[in-house]
Amino acid sequence: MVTRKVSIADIGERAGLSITTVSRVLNGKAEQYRIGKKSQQKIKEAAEELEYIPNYFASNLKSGKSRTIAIIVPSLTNPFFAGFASEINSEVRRFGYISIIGDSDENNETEKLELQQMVSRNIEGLIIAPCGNQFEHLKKLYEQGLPIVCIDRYFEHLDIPYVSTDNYDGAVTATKHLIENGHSLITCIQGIQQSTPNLLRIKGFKDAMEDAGIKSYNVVGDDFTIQNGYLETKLLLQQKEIPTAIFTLSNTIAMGCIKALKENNIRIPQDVSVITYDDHQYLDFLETPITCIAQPVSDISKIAIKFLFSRLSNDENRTKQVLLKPEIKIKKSVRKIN
Amino acid sequence: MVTRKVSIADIGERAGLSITTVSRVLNGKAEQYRIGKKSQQKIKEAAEELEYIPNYFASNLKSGKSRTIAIIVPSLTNPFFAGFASEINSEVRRFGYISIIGDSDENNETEKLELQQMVSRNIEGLIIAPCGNQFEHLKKLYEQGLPIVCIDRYFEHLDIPYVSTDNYDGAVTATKHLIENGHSLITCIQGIQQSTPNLLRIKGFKDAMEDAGIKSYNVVGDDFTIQNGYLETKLLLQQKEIPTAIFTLSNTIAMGCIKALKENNIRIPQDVSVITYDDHQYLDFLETPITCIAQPVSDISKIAIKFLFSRLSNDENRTKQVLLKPEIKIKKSVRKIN
DNA sequence: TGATTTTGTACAAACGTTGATGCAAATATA
DNA sequence: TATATTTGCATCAACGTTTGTACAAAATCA
Repeated sequence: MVTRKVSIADIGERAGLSITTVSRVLNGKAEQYRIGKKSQQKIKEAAEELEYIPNYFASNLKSGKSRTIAIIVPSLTNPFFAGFASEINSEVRRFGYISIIGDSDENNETEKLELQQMVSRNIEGLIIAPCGNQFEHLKKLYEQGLPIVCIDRYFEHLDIPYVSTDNYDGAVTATKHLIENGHSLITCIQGIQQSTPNLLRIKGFKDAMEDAGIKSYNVVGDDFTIQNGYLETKLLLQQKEIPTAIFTLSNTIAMGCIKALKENNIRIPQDVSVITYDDHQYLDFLETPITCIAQPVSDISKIAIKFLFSRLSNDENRTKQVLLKPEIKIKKSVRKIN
Repeated sequence: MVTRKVSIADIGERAGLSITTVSRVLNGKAEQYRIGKKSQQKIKEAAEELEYIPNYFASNLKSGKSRTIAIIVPSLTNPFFAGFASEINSEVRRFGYISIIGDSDENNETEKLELQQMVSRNIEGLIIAPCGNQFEHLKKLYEQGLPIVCIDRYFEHLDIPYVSTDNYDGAVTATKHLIENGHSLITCIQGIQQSTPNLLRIKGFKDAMEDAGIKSYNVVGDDFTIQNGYLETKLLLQQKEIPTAIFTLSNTIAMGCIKALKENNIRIPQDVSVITYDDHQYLDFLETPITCIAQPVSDISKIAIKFLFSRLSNDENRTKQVLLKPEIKIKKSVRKIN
C-alpha cells in the first residue's frame, strides 16, 4: 500500500482521546472499561470517517491470537473437497475468523510444508483431511496444543478429534446393494491402502461379501485419484473374467473408472454396474447417474467447525470423535441381474 | 499453542549472539552485514535445534510485508474457479508467499466484506475474478496502491491489469461452429449482463449471427449459475418454437441447461445441440460430452501471478492487460443439420 | 608505533496493538 | 463538610521482529 494506513492513534487524535480508549471501544470492551457514551460515539465516528481498518498483525502480535483457521485438503480440484473448503471457509467467517486453505495434492511432504507455513502464521486451529497415513507431524502439533479436527480421513488410534462418516457401514450398505441386485462378481477399487477410511471400507466390503457367502472377490488399486481408477479399470478389462459390478472407494476413482469403461464401450449398467463412495453434483449429470454412498459434507463441516470453536473458546479438552451415517443415493448405475 | 514459541531471542541466547545478528542471519542478510561464518553456523544450528518457526506477525508488523496474496473467486464449488484457486494457491507458495482464498458467492456485498477482511490482513496483492459489474471498491484499492490482477472477468475501461481470454473471439468461434453445422435457430443463455466477458460474448454471438445473415436470435438469462441455466432452459422449452441449438455462456449455465433438457427427455445433440463457454474435467464425463470454448486456466493463473509479482518486486507500474486465445474443443454435443 | 580502515556485532527505537495499572474528577455516603 | 466510592480515561510496558546507527576489536597501513 502506498497511502499510509490509518491507525488507532489517528482516530485517537481526531477524537481527542487516548489510543487505549480507542482500542477498547473498537474491541467492544467499552462497557467493561466504562468508557462514556459520548466518547464511544466520537471514536466510532472518527473510525468511520477515517475508514479505519484494523491491523491484525499488530493486534495478533500483542494478543497472540491470529483469528485464523487453516484448512488442508488433498485436492481443491476435487469437488468433494472443494465443497468442504467452501463450507468451512464461509463458516469460519461467521466467527470473525479467516481461513487459509492449503492443497496437499495427496502428498505427505507437501502437507507438511503447508502446515509449517501455516503454523508460522500462528493459526489457532486446523481442519484437515489428511492425505496419507502418516500422522506424526499432526500428532506433534496436537500435543503442543494446536486444536485440530480431522474430516473425512482420520486416525483411529489417535485422540485427535474427527468428524467423518461410518465408513464401514457405508461400504456394507453399498456392497449389500450390489449383492441384493444379484451381483457376486464384484471388484473393489480402493484408495490409499493404509488410510483409515479405506481400511474400514475394505473391511465393510469384505464382511458383506463373506456374510453373503461370497468367498471370491477382488480388491485392487492404491490411490484416491482419477488415474488410479482409470488404470485399474483398464487392467480389469483385460482379464478373462470381467466383474459384473465395480465398487469404487471415491468419486475420483469412479470418474477414472467411468472413463475407462466408456473408452472400451462398456455400458453402465447394462454391461457393468458401478457404485461409488462420495457424492457430488456432477455425478447426477453423467450419462448414467452413479449410485453412491453420500457423505453429508455440509454437516461434517459444520460439526468440525463447532468442535474447533468450542475447543477454542472453552479450552475444553474432551476429545470428540464422531461418525455420521452415510446415505445411499440410488441412481441408475446398478442393474438388477438374475 | 500451549508450549511457548521459540523466538530469535532464544536462538541468540543459545548461540551467544545478539537478537540483531540472529535476525540478519536468518533473513539471509549475513553478507550484507558482514556476519562471521562461525556465527552464522552457530545461529543456524541453534535455530535448527530449537525448531525455530518465525513469527510472521512480528516481522510483518515491522516490515509492513505480509507475504500474503488474496484470491477471490465467485464460487469455490465451481470446478472452473476451483481450478484457478488451486493453481494460484500453489503458484504463490513458490514465491514464499501464502494465499488466502475468498468465495464471493457471486455476491457483491460478500465480495466487499471478504476484501475488507483481507485488506486488514495487509495483503500485498489480490487476484480476483470479480463477481459483478461493480468495481468502485476495487478501483479505490488499486489507486491506493494495492496490486490487483483480474482474471476471467475484468473491467475494460479501468486500468487494472487483467488476464482473460478473448471473449469476443471465443463467442464468434462458438457461434460460427453452430452456424457451420447448419443451425440458425440459436438461443444464447447469458450470465451477469453488464459484466465485461458477458458483454463481449454477447457481442461476438450477435456479430457472428448477423454476419451469417441471421437476423433473429434470442438472448436470455442473467446469471452465471446452474439455476439460471436450468430456469431459462425450462422456459425455452415451453415456447412454441424450440431452438435447434443453445449457446451457454458458462459451464454452470450449461449444467443447468443440461439438467432441464434431460428432465424433458430432450436429447443432446439429436434434438438440441449445445455449446458452452468454459471447459472442465467433468464435461467429458457427461452423457454427451459438451463441445466448449476452453479457457487456458493454468496459463491465465501463471500469467496473473507473474504480473502480480513483477509489480511487487520492481514496483513496475505499467498496466498489463492480456487476452489469451480461447480454444474450441469439439466433442459430441453439436449435431450437423441439413 | 600510532593512525586508519575493515570486520563483526550490539544497542535501541520503532511497527500498531493490547492490557495491567494508576489516578484525577464526579458522585455518593456519613 | 470530609471521606469513600464510582466513573472515565490516560500512562506505560509489552508482543517478536527489523533496521539505522554506533562502536569495540582486529587487521592494515604509514
